Amino acid sequence: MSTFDESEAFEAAVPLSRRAMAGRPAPYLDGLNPAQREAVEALEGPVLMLAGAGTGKTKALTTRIAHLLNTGAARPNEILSVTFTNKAAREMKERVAGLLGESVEGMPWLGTFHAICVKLLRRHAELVDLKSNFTILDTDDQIRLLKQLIIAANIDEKRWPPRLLANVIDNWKNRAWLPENVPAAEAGAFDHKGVALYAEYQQRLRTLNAVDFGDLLLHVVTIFQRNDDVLQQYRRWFRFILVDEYQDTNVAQYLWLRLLAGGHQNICCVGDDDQSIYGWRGAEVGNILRFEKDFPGAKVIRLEQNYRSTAHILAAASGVIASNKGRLGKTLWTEAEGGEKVRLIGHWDGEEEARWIGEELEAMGHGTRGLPPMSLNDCAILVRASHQMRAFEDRFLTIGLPYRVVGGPRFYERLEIRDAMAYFRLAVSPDDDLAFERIVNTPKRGLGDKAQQKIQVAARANGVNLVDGARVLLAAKGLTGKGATALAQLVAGIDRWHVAARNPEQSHIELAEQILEESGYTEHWQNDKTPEAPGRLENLKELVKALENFDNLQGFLEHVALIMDNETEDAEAKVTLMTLHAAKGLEFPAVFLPGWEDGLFPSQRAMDETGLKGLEEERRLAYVGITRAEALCTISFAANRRIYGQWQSALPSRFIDELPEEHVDVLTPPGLYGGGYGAAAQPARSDLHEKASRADVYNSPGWKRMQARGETRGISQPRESRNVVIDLEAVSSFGEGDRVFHKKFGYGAVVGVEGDKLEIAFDKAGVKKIVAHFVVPAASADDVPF
DNA sequence: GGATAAATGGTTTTT
DNA sequence: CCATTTATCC
Repeated sequence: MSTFDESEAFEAAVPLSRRAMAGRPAPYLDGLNPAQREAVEALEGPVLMLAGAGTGKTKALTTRIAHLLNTGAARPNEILSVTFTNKAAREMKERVAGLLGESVEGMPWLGTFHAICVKLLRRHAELVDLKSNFTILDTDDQIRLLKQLIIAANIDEKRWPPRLLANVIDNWKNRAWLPENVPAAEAGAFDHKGVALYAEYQQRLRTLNAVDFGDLLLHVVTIFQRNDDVLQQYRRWFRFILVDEYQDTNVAQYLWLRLLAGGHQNICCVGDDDQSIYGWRGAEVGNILRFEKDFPGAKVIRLEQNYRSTAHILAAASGVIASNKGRLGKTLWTEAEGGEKVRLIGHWDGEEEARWIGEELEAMGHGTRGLPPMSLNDCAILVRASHQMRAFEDRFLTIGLPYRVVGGPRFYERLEIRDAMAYFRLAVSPDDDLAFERIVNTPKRGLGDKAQQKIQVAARANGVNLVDGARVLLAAKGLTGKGATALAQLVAGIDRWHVAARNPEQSHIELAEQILEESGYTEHWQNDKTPEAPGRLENLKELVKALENFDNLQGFLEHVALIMDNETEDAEAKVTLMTLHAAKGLEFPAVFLPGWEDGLFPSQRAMDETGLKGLEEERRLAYVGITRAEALCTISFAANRRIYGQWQSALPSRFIDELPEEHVDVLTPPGLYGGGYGAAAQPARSDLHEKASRADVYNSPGWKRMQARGETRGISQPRESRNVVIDLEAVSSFGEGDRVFHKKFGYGAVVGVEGDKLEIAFDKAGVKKIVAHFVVPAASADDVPF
């Protein structure tokens, strides 16, 4: 489904007289530094703005737009301005409006690559054999489609999972390769069947009148390449092009931009090669590195004055990133003086790390380290991988520290929302076969694989959509009993909803409620006893509420992206927990960077898969992390960490060695005080400094010693060995009458033994047969602390 | 077809 | 360890 903003009509040009605006005063220029000003005023020709972290990149970009408009060089509809996220696009719109007052209306061509491509593609769909009302499939639809193809091709979907094929195809699309253009070197992909499946997939999409995210770019590039008249039209139309986050563009986006800028070359790209962290998703740092070759005579402007961070933070970040090769090179500087050094601290294990950060956060409210008191809203914890968040959530829940998680599953990706949306899609367009497949047996209607196959056959034989296929099947009495009744009811429902959806008198909100009610979908979750069910019902209500902002279902479906932006701004101050990737572009007064251990960060997998390239991207991630901090940056690592239930020890991240010592304040691990709860709770500040001054604490010998100590003290042993003992006893010693504990069913008594299977009467969950090793003697379970 | 037990596998994420 | 998928039994 479409997940972004298609609101402004193509023709929504704002009729503004160029001359009327020319010669207006430009007060907005006053607040710029010389480099920013140069970037704003160099309106003609190619410009590359190399904007380091916190150097006022968005300010320069938006001022440039304002300047284009204010001088009369361009009208709002003549500026093509692309971003990667809806959030960035929205922010730019707001800031341009702010600069120019209320006098300029929205810019129709300021948006994400994808949103802009949707508009273009709707206009020229027929040039790539599509109808202009094509559907946009999201990853989930895409994978289900690929799964069908894989099964049809008789490929073992265990060994060759659809998700992998989706990745392969996405990668090819990111490189702008059509099936016939995939290079021979890639022929081995997906068991040598990748290219053929890709071709088949594209064909299938065409039949469905659908596109995936990659197609949006790819189709438009194809249209431009094959229809020069169309390309020329847009070259005339978009007289000025601006690109944000240029380091994140992939090949398809790069081609798209080059085609459009090919005539006038009025293209201004803003980016920071040091913040390229999406290589694994197809982004090519090379695009920014070779800008000057692509656009000869390009003006390269460096924004290097940083307005965000203290000198220490900046120096630490620069020290780390300096190890990367092939940079365009920038030297960030700041007028700010003083400030706290970057703090570095090691911990025994991940739990202690979480405990320590929790205590620091609590202390933050009273003002620490010469800094004014901070609100939790000013603090963020940035992790490499989302699973690292759990330790913090656990800890914060027990001490009652409010936190918010950014990222996580998006609203519109949730199961219940996608189901509900599928119903809405069918109401709007009964041709939407993928939506039909999704909901035909959700809630359960007794229409299993066999029944669904019959529907497919009937539809294909008659060349109609699945809803009509179902109709034919029913008329031919090809289905009997309960299934037939249920299917007839569903088809009748879809017909009814479709009529209602086309009736302008019908309230779409009531219709949505009616659909969820009549389809039995609401009831399905009401009857569900799993703990998630109430939340899902809540989400469905939220979904219906979101409809209020739209005129009809159709409009809503095209705007789904807007729902995902419902970041509820609540009054309570909370610390933010997110991944480093999600943090790009944000800033916080205080930032914690936990988990700096080799293998975790830099991630082992990144290094295994792409070697040095991967390591450098990880290093850029470290750079992004440090530069998010304004006043206080705290890096930490743990010597031991429980990963997948196993205790593992790790060495501090190699990035830690790259931090320039003179900008780092090494805090002694609380464990060295004798450990224990609360050792860090009342840390005497002077004491910390005293220990910190022992230089060897942070150089490798120091860490080695600390680790050695960790081993002799056996920090991780008690828990580990206890678990092993439990398991061994569990297998051998059960008999009738024993009290046992199962992690899912709780306590119970053994009532029978058959080999390694036990029959257990659980206190709460009834009688079950369980393999012995899933169960633990109740007495041992009681022993486990906490 | 559906509930439930067992096995599996496990970065980063936008559109 | 834990969430999700797969296999099995009714």
